[in-house]
Amino acid sequence: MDRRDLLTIGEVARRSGLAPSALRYYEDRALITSTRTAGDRRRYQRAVLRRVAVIRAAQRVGLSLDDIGAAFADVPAEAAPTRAQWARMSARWRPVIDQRIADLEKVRDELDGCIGCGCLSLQHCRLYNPDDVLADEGAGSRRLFPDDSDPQP
Amino acid sequence: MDRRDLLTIGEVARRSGLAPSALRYYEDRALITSTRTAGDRRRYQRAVLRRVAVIRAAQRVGLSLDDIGAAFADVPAEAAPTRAQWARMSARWRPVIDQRIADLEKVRDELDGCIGCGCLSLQHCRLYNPDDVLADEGAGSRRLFPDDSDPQP
DNA sequence: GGACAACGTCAAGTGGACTTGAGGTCAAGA
DNA sequence: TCTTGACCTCAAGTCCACTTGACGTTGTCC
Repeated sequence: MDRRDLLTIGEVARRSGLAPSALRYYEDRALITSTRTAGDRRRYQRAVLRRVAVIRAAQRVGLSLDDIGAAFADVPAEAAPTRAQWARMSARWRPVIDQRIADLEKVRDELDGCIGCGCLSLQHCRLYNPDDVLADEGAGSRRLFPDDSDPQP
Repeated sequence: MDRRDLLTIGEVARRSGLAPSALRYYEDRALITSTRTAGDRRRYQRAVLRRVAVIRAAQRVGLSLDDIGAAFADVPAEAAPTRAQWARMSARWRPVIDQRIADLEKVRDELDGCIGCGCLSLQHCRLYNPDDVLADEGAGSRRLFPDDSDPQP
C-alpha cells in the first residue's frame, strides 16, 4: 500500500460529492474506515470511494444505513471487495431493486390506468381500494432485507 | 352527500393502513380534510381513501409531503378529483416516476455490470468513478418538482 | 514565525414524518 | 347511571441522516 495513494477527508469529500461531516458520520457508523496520520488526520484508501458510491447507490434504492451496514457485513471495509464479495452483495440487492422498480411501475400503471379506465367511479381501482395492496404497506419501518427470520405470510 | 357514507377516523385508518395520528397529521398539513359532527369528531368522505392512497403512492415514488401538497394544489380535497384533475396530476407525476425507475435501473445495471465487466480494477466503472454521475446527487434535499422557477443549468 | 486552511472532537441542532402521552369528551350498550 | 372505547387537543418525543457550531490542532506557504 503506497502512502501516496491515501486520500484526505477533503479529497474524498470532493470526489464523492459528500460533505466531510457525512464521511465522519459514516465512519462513526462503521460503514467506512480510515487510518490516522501522526497528527491524527484521517487518511482513506482509494477503495473508500467505491464503498461510498455503493452506499449512496444503496440509499437511492431505499435502504437505510443499517441495512447497508448489514449488507456490508462480509465485505472488508479496508480494501476493495473481491469479485466474489461484490457478487454476493449485488445478488443480495438485486431482488430489492427489482421489487422497488416493480412497485414504481405499478404505481405508474395505476396512475395511468385510472385515467383510461374511468374507474374514478370506484370498485376495481387498486388506488381507490387500497385494502388489498396498500394497506399492509402501513406504518412502521419495514426491513428491506427480511433476512431469513421474517415470517412470510 | 349521504351522511351514511361518512367515515370515522378509525374506519379510514383501518381501510388505509395508516394510524389515526397520521391522518390527523395529514389534516394539519392540509393534505386531507374532514367535517365534524356536533360532538367534534372527524367525519371523512369516502374520497379521502383515494386521496390517502395517492399520498402513499406518491411517497413511495419519493415525494415529500410538501411536494404532494403542491401537486394536489388544484385537486379539491373535499371530493374525488375529476378526470381532468386526475389526468393533470398523473401527467405531473409521470416523469418523476419514470425518472426514478430509470435511476433504479441504472443502479441495478451498474451493480450487475461490475460483476461481469471485472471493472473492480477501476477506470470506467461509474460506481467507482462517481464524480460524473453521483457527485451532483450530493447533499441537501432536492425538489422533485422543479416547478417552473428553478434555474435549469 | 505568523497567517491560514484544513482538519480534529464533541455536543447540540435540523427537518421530515410521524408517534406518544396527558388529560379531557362523546356516545352506545349493560 | 355507569362503563368502555373511540375520539379530541396540544405539547413533547422519536428516529434517521446528517449539519452546525464552538473550540482546539496541524502543517504548509510566504
